[in-house]
Amino acid sequence: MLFSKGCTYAIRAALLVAVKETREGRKFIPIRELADELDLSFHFLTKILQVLTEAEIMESFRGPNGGIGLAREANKISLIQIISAVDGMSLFSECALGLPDCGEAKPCPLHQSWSKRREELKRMFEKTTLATLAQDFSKNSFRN
Amino acid sequence: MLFSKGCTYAIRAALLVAVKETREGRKFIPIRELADELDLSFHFLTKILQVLTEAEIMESFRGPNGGIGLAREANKISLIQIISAVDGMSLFSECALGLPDCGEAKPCPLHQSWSKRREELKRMFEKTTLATLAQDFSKNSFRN
DNA sequence: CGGTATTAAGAGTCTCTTGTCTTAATATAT
DNA sequence: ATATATTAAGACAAGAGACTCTTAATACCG
Ligand code: SF4
Ligand code: SF4
Repeated sequence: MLFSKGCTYAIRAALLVAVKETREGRKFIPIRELADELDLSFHFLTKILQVLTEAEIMESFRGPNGGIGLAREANKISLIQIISAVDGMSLFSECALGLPDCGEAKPCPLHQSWSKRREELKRMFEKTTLATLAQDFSKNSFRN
Repeated sequence: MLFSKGCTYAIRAALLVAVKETREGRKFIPIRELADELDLSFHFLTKILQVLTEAEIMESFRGPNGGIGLAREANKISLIQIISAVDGMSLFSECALGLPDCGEAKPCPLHQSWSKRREELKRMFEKTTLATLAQDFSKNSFRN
């Protein structure tokens, strides 16, 4: 799997928040509501979203009418920011084969091709924002 | 991580076998020898290589002068065959975001870009064979 | 035949990821 | 103040992946 479960959950939840914020004009969405609609464990999702608030991608508010919201506009939050916060960036720097002692200095025949594709993937996640995804994601695309 | 540990070990071991076969003209290489040179657990490597022999990518022979060897020429064994045998092909068919209910029929803005890169990656591993890699891999590139 | 080298098979262990549960902290409303 | 809604934090449990160990099967050699 390319990303951890937590990472894909984080992306789905952030996307739902983006959709709900614009569609319903609310500032904070309770995590329980997100978990219900995404059919995910509330507690697990809570923990993952704590990582996003820690990374200042989202912000949270406790108490009644509290919940979680985007820390900035949806078009300022790229997928790479979420991926980086949850899974780290090693996917985009490590080798697919995990070999040591090699790399730029002593590349195998795969190296150029691999690092190019890795870079393309990275750029794809950099330029895709929550706004990009939210624009045509209908509500029932979220459930498992 | 893109691949499981077992998968990268399988690739390294198969590559070492390819190198040793051509360089030293031996037909079977003992797994112990591979494990030592790659600094991997003998028993674990044994189990992984069993998957490759099961998949008819390698063939094994027991007893003295036994070991493991490629089941066909190194240029007939592509990385995708090894990857498919050990980790399966789900990486190349599943979505990066793991969303359901979507795909070709109802693609998100990521879909086209993602499936294109996924396809390129797959083609890269299809056309890269053990022979491709073996041609310029020096012996000390194998260790961790 | 008996000893040794080697892979095959499978049970067992350790560790990391994923998920659950409980308690604490904070905010609101009455 | 007290009750309630909500996130924060952390202990705990279940599962999967990674690794270890033991025993069996097979092949060779003397
Ligand atoms: S040279 Fe090959 S094995 Fe080494 S890091 Fe590059 S792609 Fe990976
Ligand atoms: S439409 Fe988007 S989320 Fe769905 S499978 Fe394609 S890339 Fe993944």
